[in-house]
Parts: sequence; structure tokens; C-alpha cells
Amino acid sequence: MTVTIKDIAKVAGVSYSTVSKALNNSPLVKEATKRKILKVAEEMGYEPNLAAKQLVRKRTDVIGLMWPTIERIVLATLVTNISKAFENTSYSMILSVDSQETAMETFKKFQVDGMIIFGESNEVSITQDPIPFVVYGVSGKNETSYPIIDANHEASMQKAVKHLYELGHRNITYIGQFDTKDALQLEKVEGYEKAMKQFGLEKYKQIIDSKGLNWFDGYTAVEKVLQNEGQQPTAIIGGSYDISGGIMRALTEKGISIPNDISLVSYDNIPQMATTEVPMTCIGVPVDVLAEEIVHAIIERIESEERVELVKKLSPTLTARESSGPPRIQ
Amino acid sequence: MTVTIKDIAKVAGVSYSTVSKALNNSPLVKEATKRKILKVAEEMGYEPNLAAKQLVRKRTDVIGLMWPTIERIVLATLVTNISKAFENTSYSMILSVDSQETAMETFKKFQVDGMIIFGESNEVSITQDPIPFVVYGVSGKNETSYPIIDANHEASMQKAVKHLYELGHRNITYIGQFDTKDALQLEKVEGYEKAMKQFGLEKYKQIIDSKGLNWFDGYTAVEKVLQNEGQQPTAIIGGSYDISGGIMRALTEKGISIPNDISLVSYDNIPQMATTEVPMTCIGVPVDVLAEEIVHAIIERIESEERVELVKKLSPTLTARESSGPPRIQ
DNA sequence: CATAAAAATAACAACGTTGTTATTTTATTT
DNA sequence: AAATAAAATAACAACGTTGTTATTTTTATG
Repeated sequence: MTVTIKDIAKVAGVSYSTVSKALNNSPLVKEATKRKILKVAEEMGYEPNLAAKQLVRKRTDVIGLMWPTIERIVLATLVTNISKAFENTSYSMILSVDSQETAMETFKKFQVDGMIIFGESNEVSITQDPIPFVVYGVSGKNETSYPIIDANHEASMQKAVKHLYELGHRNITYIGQFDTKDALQLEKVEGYEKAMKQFGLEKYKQIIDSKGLNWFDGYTAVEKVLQNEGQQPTAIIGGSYDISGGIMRALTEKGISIPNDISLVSYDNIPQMATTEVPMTCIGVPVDVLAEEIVHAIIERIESEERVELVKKLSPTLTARESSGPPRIQ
Repeated sequence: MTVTIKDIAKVAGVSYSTVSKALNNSPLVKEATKRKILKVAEEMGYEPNLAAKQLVRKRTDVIGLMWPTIERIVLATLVTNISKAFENTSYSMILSVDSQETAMETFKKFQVDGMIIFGESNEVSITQDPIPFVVYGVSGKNETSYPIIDANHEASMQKAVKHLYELGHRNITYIGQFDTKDALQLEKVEGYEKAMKQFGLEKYKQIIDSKGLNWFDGYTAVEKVLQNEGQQPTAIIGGSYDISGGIMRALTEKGISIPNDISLVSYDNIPQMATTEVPMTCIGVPVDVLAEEIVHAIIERIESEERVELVKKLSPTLTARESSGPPRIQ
């Protein structure tokens, strides 16, 4: 049989309500009795019953994370980080890999206190719902009814271009996906364009569509760059971790040295960037920071009554590594 | 306020215990009243309270899945399929991406009825535990104390070699990872070796270490194959979906036609195999079957008292597609 | 048409907590 | 040392279900 507070009460010689208070460290019970009860509980291997607690407290201290696209390494890393970030809180996290509707049902059933939704391309279709939630995604132009954590892709690209510009680069090419509905990707391209304009580099602007976000997409895109007669870039910005990995590989295979011949800067700020063939300079909100912010946001949304800033744009960080350097003197 | 069975009872003009029975479709309540109650419940938007139910029933109808490595596409597909498989059962599934210990804690807290553990390389360290579980992994030589679902990698390789042999191939090379503790991978290599021996092809045996399971690992391994003077294979077996994708790409880039110059068969039987550049012949337990078996196994483990077969070896299926065909006549 | 049997419904005690109220014990004051 | 205030503990009603037992209603039987 499992041990309940009543069992503890019997052994400790107190009432079970006192046990409850002691276990919750209530100031209403004397230190000495607290210690005694805690000791007994420990000895008996007491494990609180979540269901019973939940039944009276009307909350679970659990957050549900909806994760429809399960295959991208960067998102996987983010999920892992979010999970880790919850460890320092009183909440735990469960995951659903189902569709938004099915996931919603599961979370409703579990009566999670809040939800984290990965926005990506698909619009969030939950307007008025009892469960508080936050979205990780793009804030866009039009206002929202729900809170959004925005990694600020535009500012990232701006920083990337700035970094390269200050190193002396002018011929900066962007490789990324843009034949997509994924607002995240589109913002990156726009950010690049704006930044190039800002630094007066419009005539050097070159955007290569990788037609995807994977390793191979970056790998093949390099061909397109090299085929372009005349305007060869001295620096490339890759639109995602995987894309940049492919770019790096392709360049290396062709005997093009990074960063001596071409500098490479990647979007996505994850630890894995440090362990690429050539350690990669990258921009983006560091994934652990991003995770912290998301966790913070949902908890605040749950616990605080105020509904102030709906959109939280985070500041990206540039982490300089070996893949970027000054251009060769021509 | 949320509606409870007492609210429904009041509106329907019956006692709440009758409502409970009606909602559980008990034969103890008249069809007519059942219908009436169900209608009222529907109208009032009743949602059962899992915590209350759990408190009295002592079970959650929830299974926890431990998923330590979230980055491999094949495992991701498997998880998605398992999740789908649960939809036809009375159970739902939650996921944890934490370490085995942390995940265990979460699952204990939730009082899941059972757990699914992805064995992979790491030994399962839960010997005597109150929560029933099954492991997806390799059964190995020594017996276990816990039930294992084994996809039977050896038999897969055997089938792959047989398929190619019967098409007329002799020179069959295996590309996969084997400098690893991952028992799954090692079994594949052993399976290949045994099969080659069985068909008298020992002198053609060639094993290339991909040093990894990813796209790029397969891609680069092709170089090693082609560098080998003399013994050029007419067929290649790739050790995983990603590896084979890389192999396919590398071959195509070098102008080597699949399957005219070289046939390619891949391990891993997932739907994505049909949509590679050249649709891929593959072997392995189809991922939906595998998911079904895993789900079946854990449910049986929970619901049935008998403890019969601990190890369940599944039969792999060969799905022939365009990437394999008879060798060119020399 | 009374009566027993069967069917349908109602009543109520669990389940393991929390939080509020009531009671007892201890400390403080006169 | 009695009266009172404060501190500590005990008692008990929730929370929303299920399942068992008790009661009422309906149906079958002689």
C-alpha cells in the first residue's frame, strides 16, 4: 500500500491535518513537530498524491508544450532547454507531439495550468480558451490577442551584417529559405535586406533560396553561389544551423577556406555551433536564454493578473567564432 | 465554473450517481435516461475531472514515454506513430525528454500506469520498480528481467542480403556505424556478416564505418567505397535512413545511377523512404507496426497478470522500391 | 390484485489532499 | 493562581469522481 498523510499521522501521533501543514512547511506548526513529522514521512517513503492535491487546489503545476514539427534539431534543442528551465521552477512540463487539436484535448484532460505553443508557420487557432498560453513565434505587424515570444529575427540579421561589415566585408550573400509561409524564415530574409540597405550595401545584395532548412539544402545552395559569374561573396550568412552546416561542408570540399576565403555566419544560437568543422560564428537569441524567457513568460501569464505587454521581442546575441574574419585583401 | 456530474444531475433531475453510471455507459441505467443525461452533459459542456477519477480509480490511463535522444528522425517518426497508436486505445501518452531519473520522477508524480523506454545504448537502470514498463531495444544474449520489444536487426540484414542475392548481386557492401556502444547498430553489422556467410559471399564482404548515423556520415562514406581499388560493389546496404540518404546523394552526384550501376537498400522502414530522390528499397519492421507492437506490449503488461514472453522479436519486412534491381551484366 | 422478483435509481462512503474552523495546550498578565 | 491571550493542534468539510449498498419503481407471477 502507498503511504498517505493519515498513515504518517498515526505513526507520528498527531492529526493528519497537522501532517499536511507540516509537509507544506506551514508556520502554524511547531518546528519540533515539523521535524518529527518530516522524519517519519521520510522513513515511511511518503510520496504525495498529485491527484488528491490537484482535486482540492484546482491546479496541477504542469505546463503542456505543443510540438507539432518534431524533426528539426534546433527546435529539439529548444525543447530540451525549456524542459531544463522548468527544473528550477515549481512546474513540470509534458509534451505532446500531436496536432494542435489533439494536443489541446490531452492538455485539457490533464488540466495543465498553461501551454506553450510553437507558432511557426501555422496560425494559432485558439482564440478564446480557458487555458493560458504563450506562443513562440513571430509577432508580425498586426496585433495579437495572445502573448508572443519573438526571437527577433530581423535584429539578428542586422547584427550579422553589421559584424561582417565591420570586419570589412561588402559582398555578403544570404542563403536561406524564402518560398515558404513560415513567417520566421521570411523575417530573416527581410532583416537581411533591410540591413544591407542600412549599410549602403544594396548593390552587393544576393539572396539564394535554399528551398529548405536542412543540411542538404545549404550544401547544394553553395553551387548556385559559385555559379554566379562576377559577384563572388566574401561572406555568407546561413539561415539556419543545418543550412550553414551544409554550406560549410560544401565550401570546405571545394577547397575554399573558412574564414580566409569566405566568412560564414549562421542564424541559430545553439551550443552545437561551437562544434562544427570550423567553429561557427552565429547570431540569434541563445537557446538557453530563449528557453528561460519562454518559461518565464508562461509562468507570469499564469500567476499574474496583469495583461501588459503581449509581444516580447528578445535581443539576439552575436557569438563570434572562427568561421568569420576579415576578408582577404584584394 | 466547470460543470460537474452534480450539476448535470440537477438539470437532468436525477441523482449524481446515476449520472456517473450513465456517463460510463453502465448497463444499470435505462437507455432512455442514459440518452437524456448524455444530452444534458453535452449541452452543458461537461468535461470529466481526471484528478477525481484518478483518486478513486487508482489509475490514470496514461502511459509515459521516455525519450532521451530527440534528434533522430527515425525515432521521431516512431514516437509520432506510437502517439497515434494510442489513439485507438483508452490510454493517452505523455512524453518526457529528460534524463531517465528525472523522467521517472515526473512519471511517478503523474502516476502513469506504465512506461515505454527507448533502450538504445544506455542500459536500463530500473530493475525493481512499481511502475510496469517495456523497453524498445535489443534483447541481446543474456536474459532480462524486463520485457523488450526487439525489431530484430539481424533478421533485417539477412533479408536485405537475400533480396540482393536473389537479384543477382554478389558484391554487397554495408555502410553503417559500428564504433559505438549502441547495441542496435552492432546487431546490424553482425546481421550483415552472418548473412554474407550464409550465402557464401564472405569474400565479397565489405564493411564501411560511417562513424555516425547522419546524412553526412553516409555521404562521406561513399568516398571510402569508391577509393577501394578493385572490389567495387554492385549493391550497398545503408545502416539507417539518414545514412542511406547521404549515400544516395553522393552516388547521384558522381553520376552513378541507382539502381543501374549500384543498388541501394536501406535499413529503417518508414514512410519517408518512398519519397527519397530515388524511392528506396528498405528493410525493417514498418514503423507503424513497430508502434502498434510497443503499444500493445505495454498495455498487455499493465492489464494482464501473466508474465510470459519477455522478449518479443518482430519480423522485419522488405519493401522493394526503385533503388534496387538486378546488377548490370558484366 | 396482492406479492415477489427484477430493474432502475438514489444515497452514501470512500479516495488523499487542503484550508477553515473549533478545540486544546501553553504562555502571559494581573 | 485565576483570567486571558497566543500558539499549537485537532476536527471536519470540501474537491469530483466511482462503486457498493439501500431504496424505490416497474414488471412478472400465481
